[in-house]
Amino acid sequence: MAEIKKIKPSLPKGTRDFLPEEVAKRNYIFDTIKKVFRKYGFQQIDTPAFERLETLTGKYGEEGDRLLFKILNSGDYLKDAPEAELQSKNSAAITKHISEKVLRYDLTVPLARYVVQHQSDLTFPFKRFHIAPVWRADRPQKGRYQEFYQCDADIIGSTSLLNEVELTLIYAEVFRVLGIPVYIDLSSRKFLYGFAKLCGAENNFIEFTTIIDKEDKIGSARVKEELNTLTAGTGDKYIDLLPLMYMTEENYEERFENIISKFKVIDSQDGIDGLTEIQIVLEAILKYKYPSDRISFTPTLARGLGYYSGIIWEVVLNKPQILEDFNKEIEMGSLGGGGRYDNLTEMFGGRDMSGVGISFGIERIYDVMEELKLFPAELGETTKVLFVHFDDASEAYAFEALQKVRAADIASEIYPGRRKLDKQMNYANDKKIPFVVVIGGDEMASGKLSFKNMASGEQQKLNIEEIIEKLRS
RNA sequence: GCGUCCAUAGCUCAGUUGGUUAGAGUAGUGGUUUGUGGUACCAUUGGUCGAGGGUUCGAGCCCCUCUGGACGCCCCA
Repeated sequence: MAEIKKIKPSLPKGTRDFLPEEVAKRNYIFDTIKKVFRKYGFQQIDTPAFERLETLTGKYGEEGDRLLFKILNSGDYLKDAPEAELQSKNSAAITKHISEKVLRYDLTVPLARYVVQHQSDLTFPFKRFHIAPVWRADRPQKGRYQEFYQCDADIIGSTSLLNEVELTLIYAEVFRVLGIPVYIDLSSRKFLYGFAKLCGAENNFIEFTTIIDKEDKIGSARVKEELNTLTAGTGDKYIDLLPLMYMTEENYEERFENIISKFKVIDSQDGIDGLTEIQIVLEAILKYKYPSDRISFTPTLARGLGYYSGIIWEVVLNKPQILEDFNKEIEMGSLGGGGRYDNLTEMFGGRDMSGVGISFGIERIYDVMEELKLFPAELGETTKVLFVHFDDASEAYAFEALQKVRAADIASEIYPGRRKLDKQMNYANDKKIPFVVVIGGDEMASGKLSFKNMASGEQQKLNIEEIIEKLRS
């Protein structure tokens, strides 16, 4: 074997390995979400981990382009790059010559590509879900990684607001099943556009939304300040309206009328439409009265990627509820987000198809569930019973018995090879195997095997059929 | 992309104003008379002190660069 330089085992920045127990817990979350998705009529799809460079660039804004992981071309990739650009050291210009593939940044843009490409094979409205890793060259932070999973459900080709209602119900149901108290913030890009117009900032809409969105973080005084700068003094007086727009179950009717009247004054159809949509969805949801899930129209929620054009969601922890139920305070960013996007398929030459979708932040959900101890205890268990033995004869005997247990569809294993009994018991212990069958000379002679319950330590002599019966119950 | 702090055994950490062969707990392995784990006791493996360079008679400790981590900012799940 060739000489290999020994290196310390380590992972690339922002990535992580998962131990068996962690995978079991992650699968529990995935399975819960999948089950709900399927119940609402969504079908799973998959797409490649990487896409063509031009498929993804420009879809997430300038910031997004910077965060795309580029894959270096194979072969002598510098050969065809123009000498002048190589000399210029302009990374952005050189990129398109040396890289034509990028790792996917989210699941929504690949979906748009997918829908346009396969439109003749799909049934519309197309309801799909997609659970897969995505990659972002972002600086890792709490609950933020460079490789992470997204769980998305989207509906393409239907403008009905019933879709928004259904997706909100999915959010509520998933978090209720997982046991996480959440708060669902609802907002609307159309409404925000109307509000931007009110503030005289319709030409700086993106900047406007970023400022509004920071309200909970930097406070309304600083928002006023920044808005003042952005609108050259015309917009800051409207910021006081924002808290008045916040609509919950108790107050939405009169507040709704109040805001609509303001939009009518400035003749903002977007504002009126946006708000009307919010009201329709909010009313439909409130009819169901999901007790553990609070929801409101939160006008300061503005974030979302550039492509959102209608209603947008964000799911955050319901901190007061968590304090009450678990006596704990947790700091965590949003657990999910989504929205309606009207123009995504156009970019790929498709006919105009509106889409709306939601996404679950699995990594953060995991951290929160770990913190609140919400995972079921039995997730760690895999093997139900372990056969241990003393010598070749008892090993062979145990192996025979093992086949009968497996025939009964019970997860079981035999300790491989000769080892002292306490070591074999230890193996069962470490793997959280709840039952052990000990087989030695006595057991082989009588056919009565020693069946041990690892939790209680209690042990009894049973034949293999009786053991299978016990394991089944 | 910017800022602050950090990096010693698989893991959690000690390591005195720079001074001999770098320590503990835990995990691992072996054992406590050879058929019973999760508790106890004994023994023992394991570290080019994140990597590279520099200052010094001498560096785990001081300086620089890189890599990785934690937490902010931007942005986002």
